[in-house]
Amino acid sequence: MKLSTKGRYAVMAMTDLAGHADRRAVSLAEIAERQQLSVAYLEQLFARMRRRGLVVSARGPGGGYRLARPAEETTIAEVVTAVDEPLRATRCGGHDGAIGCMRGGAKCLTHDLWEETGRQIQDYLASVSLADVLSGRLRRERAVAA
Amino acid sequence: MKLSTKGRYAVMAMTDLAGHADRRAVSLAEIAERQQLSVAYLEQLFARMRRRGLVVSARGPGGGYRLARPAEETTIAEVVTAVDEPLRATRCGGHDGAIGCMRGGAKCLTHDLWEETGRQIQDYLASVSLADVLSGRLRRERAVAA
DNA sequence: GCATAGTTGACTAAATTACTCGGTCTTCCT
DNA sequence: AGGAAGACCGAGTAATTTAGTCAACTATGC
Repeated sequence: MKLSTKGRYAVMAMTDLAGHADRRAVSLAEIAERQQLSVAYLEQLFARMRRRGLVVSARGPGGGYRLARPAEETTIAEVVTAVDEPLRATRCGGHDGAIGCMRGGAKCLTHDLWEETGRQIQDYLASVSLADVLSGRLRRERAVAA
Repeated sequence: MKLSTKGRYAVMAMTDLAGHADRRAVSLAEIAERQQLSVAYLEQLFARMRRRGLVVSARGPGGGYRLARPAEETTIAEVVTAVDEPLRATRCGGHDGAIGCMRGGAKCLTHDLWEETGRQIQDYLASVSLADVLSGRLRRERAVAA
């Protein structure tokens, strides 16, 4: 799982979209204005998210984007992986039984560690929806409150 | 929390060190040979880890490095942050009450999300010791077994 | 048929990463 | 004493990645 500014921008934009989706489509120009991002860059991000089925688009005047699913059902993990596609945590080759980090017969000891770390991040981000971010209702809040 | 190959190499090297620390110091040349890394690069990494007090060094022939504390008490989080120092997850300025991602008065909605995500990774890596990695005893294993 | 707005793909500048090199200082061994 | 092993240090560089731009095209509504 990769965490770049690209992913962050995408989440910012999607959160903005979720917050202003009162039935009509939202243009990139609006989002760019509110979030202080360039329209050209947003185009890139939304192109990928559209392909992944996270948003739907409408062309022409009055067009723009809207969420494909309700904000409660779109997770941060989906948004991040949509724009940061190749989320390889290890460079060992990818799939489980693959060679790569092998050396002298034994699989490198740290392999499992990174794989598990990736899962950990993935799981957390998959547990947070756009609606959660919008309402500031994140996980830890509860645990920390005590 | 940043996860680069640098951090991974550091963990590989430290795990190697932990596994070959039978009382005598281990030279970088040995580690380089076993882990297929360059000595020059390892020097960089160990310099930082020494400053952080994770390892102690001995110069001269027969010299090398050894763990400052037992492998059970050295966490992956410590190793990673030692070599990847600036672990800013948000670019909002850092400390909590800071300005930066503020705009129009309201703090950016995603701020808390990234902060919490960073904590999540940090917590996990802090829960794993070198000894755990060495013995392949990672967290999830148990949970998944069921 | 013109303005709005998404769609595409190639391209570039800047930053970061990973890594090297040359040289120094210590310590041990003979 | 002096030579070799090995840590120590700082500057420097090559390659990758990231972030972001640009120009041209296509669809839609008025």
